[in-house]
Amino acid sequence: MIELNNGKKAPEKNSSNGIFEDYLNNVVIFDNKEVLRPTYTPDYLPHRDEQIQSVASILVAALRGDTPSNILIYGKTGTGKTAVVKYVGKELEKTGESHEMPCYVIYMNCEVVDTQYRLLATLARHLGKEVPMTGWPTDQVYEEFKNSLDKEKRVVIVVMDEIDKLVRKGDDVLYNLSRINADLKNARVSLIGISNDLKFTEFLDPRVKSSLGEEEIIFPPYDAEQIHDILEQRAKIAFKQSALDETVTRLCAAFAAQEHGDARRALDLLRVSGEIAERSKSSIVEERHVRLAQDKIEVDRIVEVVRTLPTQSKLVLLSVLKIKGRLEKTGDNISTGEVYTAYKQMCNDIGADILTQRRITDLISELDMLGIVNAMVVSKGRYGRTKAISLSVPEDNTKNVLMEDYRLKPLEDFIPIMPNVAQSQLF
DNA sequence: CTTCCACGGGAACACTGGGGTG
DNA sequence: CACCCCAGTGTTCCCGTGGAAG
Repeated sequence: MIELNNGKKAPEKNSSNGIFEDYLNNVVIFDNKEVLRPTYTPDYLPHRDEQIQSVASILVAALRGDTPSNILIYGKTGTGKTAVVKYVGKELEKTGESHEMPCYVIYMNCEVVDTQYRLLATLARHLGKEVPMTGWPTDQVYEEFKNSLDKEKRVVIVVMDEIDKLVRKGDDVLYNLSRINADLKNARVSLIGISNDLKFTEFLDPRVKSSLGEEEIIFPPYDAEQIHDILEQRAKIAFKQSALDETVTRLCAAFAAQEHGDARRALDLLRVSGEIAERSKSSIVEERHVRLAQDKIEVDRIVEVVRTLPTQSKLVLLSVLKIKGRLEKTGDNISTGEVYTAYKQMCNDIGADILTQRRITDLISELDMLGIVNAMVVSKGRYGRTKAISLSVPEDNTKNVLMEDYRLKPLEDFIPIMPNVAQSQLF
């Protein structure tokens, strides 16, 4: 322990047991909380046998030394796509070892690895190549990867999770990867793309589209019954015996089923419910905890999103809030022009750079995507076209989070000047 | 039919953080 | 060391366009 106050002895007025003892003596609800986290891959995936079989039946070609067809996997979030692919991949590598047919599965999340360069660099690094984070020309990285890949006879399965995120930034990599086999003498590559977006192939180069989608597998959402099974299976490991009220898993499943059958959400809900119960010193998780958890998850999400917004976006959001404050009675939607004038004033006040209106349009659209505001383009006839913006998160809450940012602090009491409104109200 | 305001696509640019070469 | 190359990102500039009120 580090002594912080110059040798002066800290007064021991906290309970004689120390601050943690109290908590340790609390009723424990969890046995193993890890199994409720999204990162955990269980050994058995209920209600996904069919999909596992499909993937396996395609990948089995690898064990015979052939190149498996490329696969595209579709399905909404939390339908077990990633879990299934990882599971089958693990099995494939294991079986490959015992059959002396080396198979490697390289898993990548394209939300993180979202550019050509980074994708190729990650692949090369998986093969033990040193590639700098930046600096090289892309084709050099490609060559590196190709050469080290081709050194021995093997089949490499490249899994690209959230592949739709990658496609938006140009599909050159996918084109190159899908043709790489023509350049290889020993090794073989096959691709698995995982997408949340059913329509993402529309933006794809037709050549890539046909090669990538040789096989397509669709993961339907779970229904409430199936989610319930999943929860039961994990809850058995996660919770102490009889710590769960019978209705709890049912309720979690029902909530998640409403949201397009997202199992990940259901597990989150169950875990947070447990945590809330634990904190409120209840020995069992009850229905009310689930309802509390439902709210908490949503609030946490928003707070986190708003907090991590770039300053410029925060300014835009604050403009919306400020104008909303002034329009309270009318409850009108806000237009881009209004936001932009308020935004400019605030930038001046705190000495921030002023971005162009074009850029602000984009920032507003981003806020819309994040679900913080709602922006709809409307045509107001003679008075032109604009976005009708309204807030879709609690006002006070959001404001507090924004004010945590020291750069925005001086704007706490800022009042936007709105010529059209102010004048008509004054006279 | 005109008019108006901002939407939103696309090109161009600036800047960053990292190469490699002479 | 100076210098130029490269990918990636955020931004500005330019501009054609939508669509209902007037």
